[in-house]
Amino acid sequence: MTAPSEIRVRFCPSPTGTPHVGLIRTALFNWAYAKHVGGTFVFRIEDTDAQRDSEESYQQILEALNWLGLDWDEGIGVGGPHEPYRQSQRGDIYQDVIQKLLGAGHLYESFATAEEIEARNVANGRDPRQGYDNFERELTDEQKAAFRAEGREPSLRLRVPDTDLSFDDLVRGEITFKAGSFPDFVVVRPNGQPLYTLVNPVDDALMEITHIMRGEDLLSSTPRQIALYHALVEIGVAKFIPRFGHLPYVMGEGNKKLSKRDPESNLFLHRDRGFLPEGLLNYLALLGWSIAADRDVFTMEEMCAAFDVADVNPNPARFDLKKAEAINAEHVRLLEPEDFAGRLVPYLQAAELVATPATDAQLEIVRQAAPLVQSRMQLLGETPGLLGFLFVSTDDLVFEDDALKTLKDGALDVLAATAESLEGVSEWATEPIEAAMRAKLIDELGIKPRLAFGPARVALSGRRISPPLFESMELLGREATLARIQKLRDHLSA
RNA sequence: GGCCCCAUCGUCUAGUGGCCUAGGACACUGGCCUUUCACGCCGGCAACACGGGUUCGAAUCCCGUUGGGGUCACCA
Repeated sequence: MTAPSEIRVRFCPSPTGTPHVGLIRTALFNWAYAKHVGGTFVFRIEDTDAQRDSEESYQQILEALNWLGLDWDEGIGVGGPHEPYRQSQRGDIYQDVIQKLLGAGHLYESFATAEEIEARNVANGRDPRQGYDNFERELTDEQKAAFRAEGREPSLRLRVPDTDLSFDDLVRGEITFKAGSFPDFVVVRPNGQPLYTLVNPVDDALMEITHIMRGEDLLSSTPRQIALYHALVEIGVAKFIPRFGHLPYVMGEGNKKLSKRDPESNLFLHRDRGFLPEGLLNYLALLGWSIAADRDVFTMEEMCAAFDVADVNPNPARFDLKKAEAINAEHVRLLEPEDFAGRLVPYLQAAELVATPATDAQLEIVRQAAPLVQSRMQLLGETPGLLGFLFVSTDDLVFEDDALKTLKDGALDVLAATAESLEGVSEWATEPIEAAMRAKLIDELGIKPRLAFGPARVALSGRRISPPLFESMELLGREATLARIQKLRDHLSA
């Protein structure tokens, strides 16, 4: 990471739903870039739409960033020189800016309703999709008074220059918009409430954000934001125009943007299924960026050291759950044993296999069992399935159908021999157990390993897939092991 | 429709004029290992959208075509 710099980036979500992976990817890139350049990462909330914003969503965003470990230097919760960081609390600031903009002639009153604008376009033979045609720019005082007499209140629009507008996008390079493709837009509602179109650039200006990295969906609104910036610079609210970088979309199935309705977009669903924060973040980083030609598993520290927005790939990326899970599995295996064991507990608790809080005995089992499953899971959510048998009583253990189906005709005899071999084990530990079973089943009876050990596996775990057999027996204990073998024998002969 | 963006294996990508008979990863697949499932190891399949230029030389630069996407709100 380089020395501290004056670079300031921000993440400014609108609390209108549960956190979306695309939103998180945007936060991640801003965060990593700030760390990379030694800049400042500002976190503010854009809650200017009382109709859609919710406190619950706000809390979820905080919870998400906290879970992921994406910390910020300035903003919500930590304060800073530009408080407050929730736009709903910055009304006075906006009113002041609006007055200045109005005074300098950058804003003008617009009384037309959406219906009237459309009707006007139709009447003029203009494609209604082209939107507003700036026809109220030069309304006379008489005309305004007449509208007011009708009881109408005006919205305020920004007077946008009638020229081409270019900027140098951080990920796409030079982009030019033709004059006329970005009409005068509304920045203040008739009731005086400012809109995102105004407050977003105003806050970025006031907070002196230098690099704006955001979703590609905002690309087409960039020229008009820059137009607003020019006005803000002129009235002294902005010191400079920031650089913009538009991050590629995160796509879902087919060719559509991953929507909020799509379960794969829900960050918390991934968490609940057992993604590690570091695994999910690593995968998200791969959507539009890569750390090296022959590597795709890395830590966030490594990412911060390497990340530059200039290296972001402009093409849209599809969210591939399979690959995300594979990356997560790599991180699962990278965890220190104690750390890994600790992360298993919440998933066992969610399945009600372990008490909350967990007992010491339960934690001890988790600690011992963890190494047996660390390389056999991709998601922590697989834990209950893999280790559940260690936390249920023999009576409650159920033999699953697909497990039972693996049993061949000789299973009953094999179980009898297994029980017999186990009776003679003096020290109940993995090695002696394996030695005893091998001596009896493989050497003496000549049974193939697969057939010899399969029945015991089903007996102990009730499942087709389980942690290594002998280790599992040791953990379960002699009594439970023998009781389960007997239970399966009873079940099979019934 | 106007405007804007994008275009390398099925997917994510490496590639910034010669190192490319295009590299890695996921997925798929053959094999080894093996008490199940995994892990690990070895191998395979598979791409520069198309057409013109520029150049001694193009996946890389330019133009066009086609295809995809986004955006045109008193949402953010």
